[in-house]
Amino acid sequence: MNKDKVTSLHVARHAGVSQSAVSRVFSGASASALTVSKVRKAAEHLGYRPNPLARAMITGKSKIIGLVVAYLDNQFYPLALERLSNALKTQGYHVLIFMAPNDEEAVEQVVHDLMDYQVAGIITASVGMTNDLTRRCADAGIPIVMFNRGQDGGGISSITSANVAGGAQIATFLVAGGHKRIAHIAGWEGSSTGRDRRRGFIEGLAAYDMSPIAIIDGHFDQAIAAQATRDLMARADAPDAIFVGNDHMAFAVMDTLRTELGLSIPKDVSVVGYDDVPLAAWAAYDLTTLRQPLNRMIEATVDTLLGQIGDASRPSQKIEIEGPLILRGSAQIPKGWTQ
Amino acid sequence: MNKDKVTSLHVARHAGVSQSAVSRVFSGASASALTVSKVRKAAEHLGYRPNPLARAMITGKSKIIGLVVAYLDNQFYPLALERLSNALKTQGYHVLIFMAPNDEEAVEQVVHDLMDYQVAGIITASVGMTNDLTRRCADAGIPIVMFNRGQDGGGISSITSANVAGGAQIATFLVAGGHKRIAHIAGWEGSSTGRDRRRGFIEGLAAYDMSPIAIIDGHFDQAIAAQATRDLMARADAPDAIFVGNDHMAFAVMDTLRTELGLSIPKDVSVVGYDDVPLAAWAAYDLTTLRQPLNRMIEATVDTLLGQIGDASRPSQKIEIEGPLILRGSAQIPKGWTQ
DNA sequence: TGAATGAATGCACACGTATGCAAGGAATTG
DNA sequence: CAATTCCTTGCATACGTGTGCATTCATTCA
Repeated sequence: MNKDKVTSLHVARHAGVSQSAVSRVFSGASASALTVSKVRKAAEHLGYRPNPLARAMITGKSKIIGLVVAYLDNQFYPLALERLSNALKTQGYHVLIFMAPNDEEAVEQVVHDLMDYQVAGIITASVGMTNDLTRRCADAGIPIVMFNRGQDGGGISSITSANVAGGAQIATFLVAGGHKRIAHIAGWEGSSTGRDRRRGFIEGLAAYDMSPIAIIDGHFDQAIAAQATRDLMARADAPDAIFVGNDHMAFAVMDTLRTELGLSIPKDVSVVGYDDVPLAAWAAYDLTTLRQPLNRMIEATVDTLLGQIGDASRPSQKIEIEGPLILRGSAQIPKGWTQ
Repeated sequence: MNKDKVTSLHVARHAGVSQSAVSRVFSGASASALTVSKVRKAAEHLGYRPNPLARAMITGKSKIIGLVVAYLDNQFYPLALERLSNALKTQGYHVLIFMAPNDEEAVEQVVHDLMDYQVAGIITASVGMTNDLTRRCADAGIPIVMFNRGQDGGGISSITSANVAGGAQIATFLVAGGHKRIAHIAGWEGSSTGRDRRRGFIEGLAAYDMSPIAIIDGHFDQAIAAQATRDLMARADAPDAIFVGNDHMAFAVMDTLRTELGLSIPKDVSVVGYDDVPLAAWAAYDLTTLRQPLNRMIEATVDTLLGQIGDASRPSQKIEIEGPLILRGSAQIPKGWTQ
């Protein structure tokens, strides 16, 4: 316990320079080659490591990125977290993680906590922000990037996949597959992703003079999606295809169809999901789904955030990244379908 | 941007007291009722929030817990992370998360980063620690708790399930199920959990004068487990039961058996996993598995860590929590089997 | 060669809080 | 009533770093 903190002052004495010199060497400011080498040598010898807390206290910005995430049972998010953490680590940032239910008050509480830590930036994953909260972060000079969730009001950056186009793409695919009674178990109505996919899907069907026989809000929840499946299949005009708002719900839909209702996929019903999480490729599900290009989304998120951290005047941007439809075995593949 | 930081000094002036008085009110030290009320009122009015960085700088301990985790694709860990985060939040702690591959150098790097942040404690999830590193954290007064991983050397706390007993329990179950050729795709040999489950399993079989026809190290990796499955089933004496070292690998094993090899579970082969992640209960897998009681493990982890943070002299403890075998459809259930 | 320029460096202070110390006042005790 | 104890409170300082300012010194240019 006696081998206590070694500070920049210790290094300075050992190297025969001033404390400011040490500071300059480690914060990248200019210093003569001689000073740099003396300081580095002394630091190495003493095992000195700069104190990030003291540094944050002075500069007002820590090398911490706050990550607010709502769901962790949906495989998409742990994966995103892992990639984000790794990408940020290469830039010298660390991740302070907060779980937040999707209600205003909780999010506000969380963001306040983050501001207390003087985080350099905030990433929200599938979490809504109030405009009031957004403004306060801007006032505090803390950039925010919304991951996988858009926001109508301007002034806040967001990275999503091209959800409207994706929904339309799936509609085209299902129509081409010869399906006549198409239903949609949608993502949460309160989220932009859920709304956009739904809208794109409806528009896509409309291009063929069709419309969904039913749309049920699945709230991104497996139990609700399972019940929606039962309700749908109990109808006289039971659907021959279901587009489910994300993979996570789609798995529950497939389980319900096969095990509980004894139906065959895709012979009786085609199922299409959204996300392409790794589990979708596992043989047990083999789910046809629209891929959200996670790597590129992460890359764009990190680029956008670090850009705004480096240059506070940079305008916010809304980036949409297109993803391909991944053909697997859970939906009829139209004859001659290419792409 | 002008509505800048409001500090304890501002509050002090507004309340007509000294800065130390404000500090005492917010750090729980003694103060008169009158002072407390004046300070709280002024703080409320100004929107004051104590700066945790400055506080950490003074006290040498931040309200941050470092979490080091190796895998996030295995559903067990996101879940653990979520529960940990929530449990710690109720105690005023936050989680700084680090991904670390399971090699010594990377872990050492990560722990150094954590020490720089003066974290109050460290939780490692399925990550090994060298004894040297453990000692250095102890020197720095940072308690560590290993979650789901044990360590031979003394002096470090660990929370695991009763892996030896669990392995034995599964052995008994499979023998009672009438299986004659039992194989084991084990967890990583380099981890205590992998080794303990394997040892318990071997001992459990030995009690019936049996032994596994094969043991293959699956390294907690799905691709390796899938290949192990192919190798096992290609043998002349192909197994009629496989105990897989965790659920994550078991899913890959089941997919390989059913889809690739066209076998029926449990008719042709029984499969038993370990963990009982939510996915194990999904109809597509319906996996018989030994449950690791996550909630109790989390609770014990938090209790142990906070205990050591509060009282540095508290001795380290190794806690093992027993879990039940969860009977589902992936393995033959012995006639009359109760429990 | 003398003046001007630029880089390098040390000094001092600031960031926002916790805490030891001394002083004051209230409460208790004989 | 005097002495003692205890609780409050303000003052001053410390935590470890970044940075504006002034100074020094080497370098360049006319």
